[in-house]
Amino acid sequence: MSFDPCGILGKSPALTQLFKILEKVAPTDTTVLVTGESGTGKELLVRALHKNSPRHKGPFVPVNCGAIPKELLESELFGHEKGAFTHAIRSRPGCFELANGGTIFLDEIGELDLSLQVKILRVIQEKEFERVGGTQTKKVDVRIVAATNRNLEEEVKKGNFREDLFYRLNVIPIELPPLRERGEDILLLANFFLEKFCTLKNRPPLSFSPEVKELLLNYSWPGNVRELENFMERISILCENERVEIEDLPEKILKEQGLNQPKPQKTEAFTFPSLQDMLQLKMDLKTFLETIENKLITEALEESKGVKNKAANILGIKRTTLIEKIKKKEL
Amino acid sequence: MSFDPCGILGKSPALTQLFKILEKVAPTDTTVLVTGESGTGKELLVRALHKNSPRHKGPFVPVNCGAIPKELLESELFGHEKGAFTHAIRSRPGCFELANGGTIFLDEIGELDLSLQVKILRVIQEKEFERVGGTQTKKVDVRIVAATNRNLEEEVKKGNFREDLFYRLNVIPIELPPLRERGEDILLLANFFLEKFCTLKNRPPLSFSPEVKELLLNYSWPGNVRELENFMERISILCENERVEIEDLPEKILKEQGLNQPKPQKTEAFTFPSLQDMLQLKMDLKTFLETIENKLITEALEESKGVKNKAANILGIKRTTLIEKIKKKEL
DNA sequence: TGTAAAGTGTCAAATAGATGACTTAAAGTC
DNA sequence: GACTTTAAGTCATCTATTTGACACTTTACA
Repeated sequence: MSFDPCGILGKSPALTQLFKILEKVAPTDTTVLVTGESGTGKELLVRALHKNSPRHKGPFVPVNCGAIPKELLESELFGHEKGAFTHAIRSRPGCFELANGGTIFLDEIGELDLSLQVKILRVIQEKEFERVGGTQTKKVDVRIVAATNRNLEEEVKKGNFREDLFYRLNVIPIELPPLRERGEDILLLANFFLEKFCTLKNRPPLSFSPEVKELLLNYSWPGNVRELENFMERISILCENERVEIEDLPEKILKEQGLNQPKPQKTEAFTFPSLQDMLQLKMDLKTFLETIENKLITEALEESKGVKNKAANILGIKRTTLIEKIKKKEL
Repeated sequence: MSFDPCGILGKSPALTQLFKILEKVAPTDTTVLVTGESGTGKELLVRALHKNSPRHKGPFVPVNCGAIPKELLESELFGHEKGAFTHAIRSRPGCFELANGGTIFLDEIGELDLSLQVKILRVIQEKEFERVGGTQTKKVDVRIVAATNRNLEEEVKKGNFREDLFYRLNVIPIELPPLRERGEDILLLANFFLEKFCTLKNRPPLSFSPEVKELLLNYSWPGNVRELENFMERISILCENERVEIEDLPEKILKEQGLNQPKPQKTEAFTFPSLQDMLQLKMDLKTFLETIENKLITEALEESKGVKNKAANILGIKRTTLIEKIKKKEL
């Protein structure tokens, strides 16, 4: 009936809007150009497009044009015949052949150099190409979806990208907005990933404290969904409690908010007590350390308004241990 | 129960902090990215991580990606089939295959070129790869730990490092601080290495004069632990007496000492450390008290010129107790 | 150089401390 | 009101720490 996002992408208005377009585009064979910052999940989106298309039973072949050295890219895309170049000891089909009957996803298409752009253009227009070092013209039935995080229009102006190819690709432009513009999705995805990692690691699910939610929403997510996923995995390993608190967040998030340390009351640098201090007070080691411990416990209890559970957490000791200590010290 | 550093890494607060993270990370299969100046002992740290993981019985395979010529690296990592290239007279498994069931350590991962980055990414995501010149897809069960002394985030910005790979690797970032920021470790390691070399060379153990200790602490250690180890080896050969004096030190250390900072004389009244201080240092109660105890014991030993009997008196504890403490803390 | 005094290291028994399992009580939630 | 969540208290068990007793070495000095 409607478009199935195939795994979670988001529910923000921005995305629901997109899904409506995709729903209409999926059944066709039109080329689609997806733009969006890296990490926004362009590939996920395109996979969903493929799955919702009549070609869903055919192959889905992603090619990251930016990640493959230029010398190899042509052979990667179109394949090569034995002996076409030094290391070509045997013939090999390229991605276009592999994608026959399905969808090919040309990621980072802005990185293609001009000579390859012509060849792609030909595939789009004529559905045909030759392998590197080959003479036989091959025909394929492939849907082409491209993506880039560059501004292709500007590249066209600069002469780095063929105008005709741009227009061929850009039949349906889809702009995947960055995560920071999809407020509602941030918490949705955060919960989704966190739950995923917790299940994966066999630990009970975690929840976010209100302050943490606030911080997550305010962060700019330069790495978008990928960065979010990453942070959640980290938290699933490092967070010790059931609830994620501010201190469990990566520094990067805190730094951006300008809240490095919550309470910067004290201006002077802290120095550990010295032997002189101890002797001045005429205490022995045990008494001295106990006094310090008492003070810290008392402060922690104040901080937690008497809730021993929390106080124990602050101090990084077990609740029962704290209770024993209080009992012994008669605090 | 806790993380075993497997050989000496250090005891400074900075490191104890790290060990806590490692303790949580070791049991998992998450990828870890270690950053730190060269010579800080990244490999040692990763070995310890491996030893403390459930994979400790499996192989540990370190690969220095920066030290292997680019042409050979792919074959080194993934192996090759007979005839894959000129000198491939026989098939050979790569490091990933060798590391199956264990941990692979990709040192200097920042040096990888983009085409290999894709392949590593695939191993991380899909746990599979092909040998060079091979068609068969191989599956491996490997934990991946990477290290670099470059700033990968910057390399990503510059386009030299794939963003997606960065996020995959950087799930748990571990920053190994340079030696100069780990004051307490300097003497600990110096003693450790010196003793090692003396034993190796069958000579009685050496000790440091107080002035030498001072100099060692003030030196900036640009070559970190590796440099320290070198110096100690040199001393173990060149020093003629039982005690290392200033003249036995390499000139390099002496020359640098123009930048001595005078010891800040403490004039203020003593106040007990507060909970804030503790939290600022991200320590738990136990660690915090232990750190203070360490400091006091060290100072008492200085005060008594190393005579444990007296030091115990100063501290108001039994001599035997002091000895046990020293043993446990390896002070 | 012989001897008392001071210092060291080890070990096993005694003591203290930490923690998980279990129970109960109170506070929210639907 | 039934159910869930959160906190608190107790206790048996396990671990860590302390310490006295013993044996040995070094130092001081008569």
